[in-house]
Amino acid sequence: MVTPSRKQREIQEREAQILKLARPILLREGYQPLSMDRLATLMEYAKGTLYNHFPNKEEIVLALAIESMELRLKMFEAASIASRVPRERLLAIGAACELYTQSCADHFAIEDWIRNSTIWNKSSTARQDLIRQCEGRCMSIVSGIVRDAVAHGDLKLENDLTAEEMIFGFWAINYGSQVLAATSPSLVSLGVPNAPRAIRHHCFTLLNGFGWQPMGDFADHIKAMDRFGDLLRKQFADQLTNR
Amino acid sequence: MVTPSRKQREIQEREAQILKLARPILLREGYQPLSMDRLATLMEYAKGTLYNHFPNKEEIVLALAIESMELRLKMFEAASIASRVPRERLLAIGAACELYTQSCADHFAIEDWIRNSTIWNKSSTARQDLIRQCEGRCMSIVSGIVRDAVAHGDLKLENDLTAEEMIFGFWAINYGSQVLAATSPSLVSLGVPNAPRAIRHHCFTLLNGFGWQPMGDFADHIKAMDRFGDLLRKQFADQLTNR
Amino acid sequence: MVTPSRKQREIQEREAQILKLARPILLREGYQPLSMDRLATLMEYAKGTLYNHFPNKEEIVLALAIESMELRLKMFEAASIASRVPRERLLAIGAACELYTQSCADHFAIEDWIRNSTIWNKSSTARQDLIRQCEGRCMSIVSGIVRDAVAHGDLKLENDLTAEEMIFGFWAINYGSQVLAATSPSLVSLGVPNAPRAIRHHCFTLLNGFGWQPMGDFADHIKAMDRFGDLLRKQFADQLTNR
Amino acid sequence: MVTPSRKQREIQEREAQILKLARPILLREGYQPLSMDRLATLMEYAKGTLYNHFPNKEEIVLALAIESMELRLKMFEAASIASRVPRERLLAIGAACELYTQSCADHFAIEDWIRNSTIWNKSSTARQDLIRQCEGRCMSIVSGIVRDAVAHGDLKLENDLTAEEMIFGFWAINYGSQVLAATSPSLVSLGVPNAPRAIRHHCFTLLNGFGWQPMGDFADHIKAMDRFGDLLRKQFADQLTNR
DNA sequence: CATGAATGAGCCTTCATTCAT
DNA sequence: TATGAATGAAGGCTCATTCAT
Repeated sequence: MVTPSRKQREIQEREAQILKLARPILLREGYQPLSMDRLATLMEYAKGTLYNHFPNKEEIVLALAIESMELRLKMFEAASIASRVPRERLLAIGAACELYTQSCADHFAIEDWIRNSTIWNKSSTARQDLIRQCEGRCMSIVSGIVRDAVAHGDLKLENDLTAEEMIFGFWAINYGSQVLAATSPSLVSLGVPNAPRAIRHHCFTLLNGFGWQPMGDFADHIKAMDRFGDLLRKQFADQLTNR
Repeated sequence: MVTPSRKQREIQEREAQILKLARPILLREGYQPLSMDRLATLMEYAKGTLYNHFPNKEEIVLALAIESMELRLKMFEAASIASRVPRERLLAIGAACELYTQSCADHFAIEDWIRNSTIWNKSSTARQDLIRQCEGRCMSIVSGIVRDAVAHGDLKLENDLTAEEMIFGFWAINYGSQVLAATSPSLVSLGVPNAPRAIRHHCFTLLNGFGWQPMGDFADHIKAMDRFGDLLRKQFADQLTNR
Repeated sequence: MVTPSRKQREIQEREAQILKLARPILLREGYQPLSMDRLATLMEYAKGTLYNHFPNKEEIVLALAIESMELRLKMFEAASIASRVPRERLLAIGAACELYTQSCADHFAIEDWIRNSTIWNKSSTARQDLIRQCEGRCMSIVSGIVRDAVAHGDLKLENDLTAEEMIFGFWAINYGSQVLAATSPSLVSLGVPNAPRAIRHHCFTLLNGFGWQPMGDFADHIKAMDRFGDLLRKQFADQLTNR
Repeated sequence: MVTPSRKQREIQEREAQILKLARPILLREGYQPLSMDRLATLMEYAKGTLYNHFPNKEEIVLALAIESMELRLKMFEAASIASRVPRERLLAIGAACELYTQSCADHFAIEDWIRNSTIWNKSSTARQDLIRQCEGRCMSIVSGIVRDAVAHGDLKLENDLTAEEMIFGFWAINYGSQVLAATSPSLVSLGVPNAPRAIRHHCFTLLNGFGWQPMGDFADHIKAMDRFGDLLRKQFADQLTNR
C-alpha cells in the first residue's frame, strides 16, 4: 500500500509542475506560444506523458484558472472574517482584491483566459463546474456581507438595488482598473500614475455615497485597508510569489 | 500629380476593404481563423498584395483597433458638447460609453486585441503611437470636463485626487462591467440580471459621493442619460450596425 | 496438475474475451480505431496483460480470422454430409457459403483483413499456418465432392480441368459477388437489384454447363438450396448473430 | 500567354508525379504507410505543396482510383468494338479484364481502396461522381453487348435474368478470382496452379450454359481470347507497366 | 503475472511569409 | 505592382510498445 501512494504522489506533483511551467508562458506570451511540445521539452518528459495528465491543451488552461480562483476564494474567506463590522469586512475583501491582483498578478491574469469561448467550449464540464462553483462562492461571501450590513442597519439599499448588483459595481471597478493597469499601453502618460490609490478613493466615495455606516474619512479608509492588507499578506505569505 | 493621387486613393480604398473584411472574422471567430489566405480569397486579390498594405498580420489587427478608437473619439467629442452643464457633459460621455459598448459592440471587442502582448510587440511603433494618441485625446476630453466643473465650482477634488484619476475610476467601472457582462459565464445566475442599470446607479452614487453639483435623484440621472443616448444614436446612426 | 490447468483455462477464456471485444470494433470501425488502449479498457485489464496474450495488434486480427474460418469449416463439414447425391452436396456447400456471408457477415468481413499484407507480414508463422490449414481443409471437402461425382459418373471433367480448378470457379464467383455486393457504392443503380439470385442462377448454369447430373430446372435448384439453407440455419442457429 | 501555360503544365505534371509516387506505396504497403510526410520527401517538395494539389490524403487515393478506372474504361471501349459478333465482343471484354488485372495489376488493386468507407466519405463529391460515372459506363458497355446478342437472336435470357444480372455473374467471377489470386496466401498449394485458365474455362462453360451462339469448343474460346488479348496489348502497350 | 505510466515516432494539417515571374 | 506557388516550421494529438514495480 506504500508503493502506489508514492507513485500517485509523484503524479500529483508532476501535474503541479506542468501547471507551474505553463503559467508563465500563458501569461507572458499568450495562448499560442503555450504548446504541448514546448511544455514537454521543458518538463523533460515525453509529449504523451502530458496527455496522461490533461486530455488537451485547453484543460491545462482551465486547470490553471482553477488553481488561481481557489487561491482567491481562500483570500476572500480569510478577509470575510477579518472584522465584525460589515463595512470593515468589505474593506478587507477590497484589500484581498488588491493583494490578489497585485501580488498574485499572474493568478489574476490567468483568470481572464476562461473568458475565451474557444477554450471554454473545448474543456470538460467537470472543470467548468469547478470554476462556476468558485465564482458563486466568492459572490456569496461578498453579497452576504452586504446583506449583513443591511440587517444591522448600517446600510439601506435604495432604488431596487440588490446586494449582488451593488457588489457587481465594486467588482467591475476593481476588475476594470486592474485590467487597464495591466494592459493599457500608457496609463501613466495619461495622467494616472497611482491607479490603486484612485480606485481606493472611488470605493471610499461609493461606500459613503451609499451611506454605509460607519463613515470615516479617506485617511481612515486607507489605514484600514493597509491593515487588512498586511494581515492577509502574512496569512498568504507563501503564495505571494510575484513582485 | 493626378495619377499618383488616384493610385493613392485606390490603395486607401483597398486598405479600408481589407479591414472591413477582417473585422467580422476577428470578432466572430478569433485571431487564428483570421488568416491571410482567407482574407486574400475574400478580397479577390493575391496574398502578396495584402503584404503590400500590411507588413504582417498583427498590423491588421492594430489598424482595426485604430479605426474603432477613432470612432469612439468622435463619439466622445460629440458627447462633450452636448450640454453646457459639466455634470451633464460627463453624463453624455457615459451615454457615449454605453452606446459604444452596446451598439458598437464589435468596435469595443476589437479594442481588446491590442491588449494582447504578442500582437502589440509585433506591430510597428507608428501604429502604436496612433493608438496612444487616441487614448490620450479621449482622456483629455473627459478630464477637461472635470477641470471645467472644478473651475465652475460644481465640484471640489479632495484628498489630492487629480482629474485624470477621477476619470480613471469611471473608466474602470464602465470598462470592467462591460467586459464582465460580455464574458462572464454566469452573471445572471450570480444575481446580476441587469448589469447596465447597476452601473448607472454606481456612477450616480459616485457623482453624488464626490458632491458634484447639481445633484438630482436617480430617476433624473437615468432620464438624462437616456436623452443623451438618443441624441448620440441619431448623430451616429449610420455607424451603429449592431442591435 | 490441477492448478496450472485452471490457470490455462482462465487464459483461454481471457483470450476469447479479447477477441469477442475486438471483433465488432474491427468490423464496424476499422483497423485504426481498434486500439490496444481501448481493448484494455473494455477488458478491464491492463494493456500489458493484453501483450501477454498477443505479441502485437496484428496477431489479434489473425486470431479473429482463424475463429471465423473455423466456423466456416464447420459449416462446410455439415453441408458436405447433408445429402448422398454429389450435386446436392455441392448445392449444400453453396448454401453454406450464402449463410456464412449473409448471416455471419461479420465473420466473412473479418476474413478480408488477412488479405492486408501489412497485417499478414507482421504476424507469426504459427497463426499463418493455421489459416492455411483451414483454407486447405475447406478446399479438400469441396474438391472431394467433385471427385466423388466423377467417380459416380455424374460428372466428367474435360479440357484437363482439375477438381480444385473447378471449385475455384465457384469460390471466385461466390466470393466476388459477396464482396461487390457488400462494398460497391451503386450495385442497385447499375441494374443489379438482386445479386444473390443472379449468383444462384450462374451457379446453376455452370453446373448444367459442366453436365453435372442430375440436372433439374432453376426452380428445383432454388428449392434445394433453400432446403439446405434451412437445415444449416438450424444446426448453427446459435452462431448466426446477424440478421 | 506562354508563361502561365508552362506553369500550369508543370503543375499538372507534378500532380501526375504525386500519383505515380503514391501508387506503389498504397499498393505494396497499404494506406497507413502512405503518409503525406513521406510523399513530400520522395517528391523533394515541401509538404505544403502537396496540399496545394490535394486537399487531403483521401483525395489522393481517390485520384489514383480514377486514373485506374479511366484506363479500364478505355480498354472496355476498345474491346467492345473488336468484333461484330456479340459473343466475341464479350470475349474481348473478358480479355480486357484479364489484361487489366494481370498487366495493370496495380491499377486493379488500387480500385479496391475506394470500397473503404472512411476514405470514400472524406473525399469530395466531385471525385466520387467521376468514379460512379466510370462504373456506370463500364456496365453500360457490357450490358449493351448482351442486349445486342439478344436482339440478334444469339442469346435468350431465361428465368427473368436481366442483362445486368448476367453481366454481374461474369464480373463477380472475374473480380473474385483476381482478388483471391492476388491475396490468397496459398492458391497454388490448394491445387489451383493456373487460376486464369480455370476462370476462362468457367466463363466458357457459362456462355455455353446460357446457350450463347455461336458455341465453339474450349480451344476456340482460348484462341479467340488470346487474339483479343494481343490486340489490346498492342493498343495499350505504353500503359502496361507491370510484369 | 499484472500493471499502467512513460515513451516518442509518427500522423495529418495549417498558415504566415517569401520570391520568382 | 500583383501574383500565387512554394515553403517548412509548428501545431495538437494518437497509440503500439516497453518496462520498472
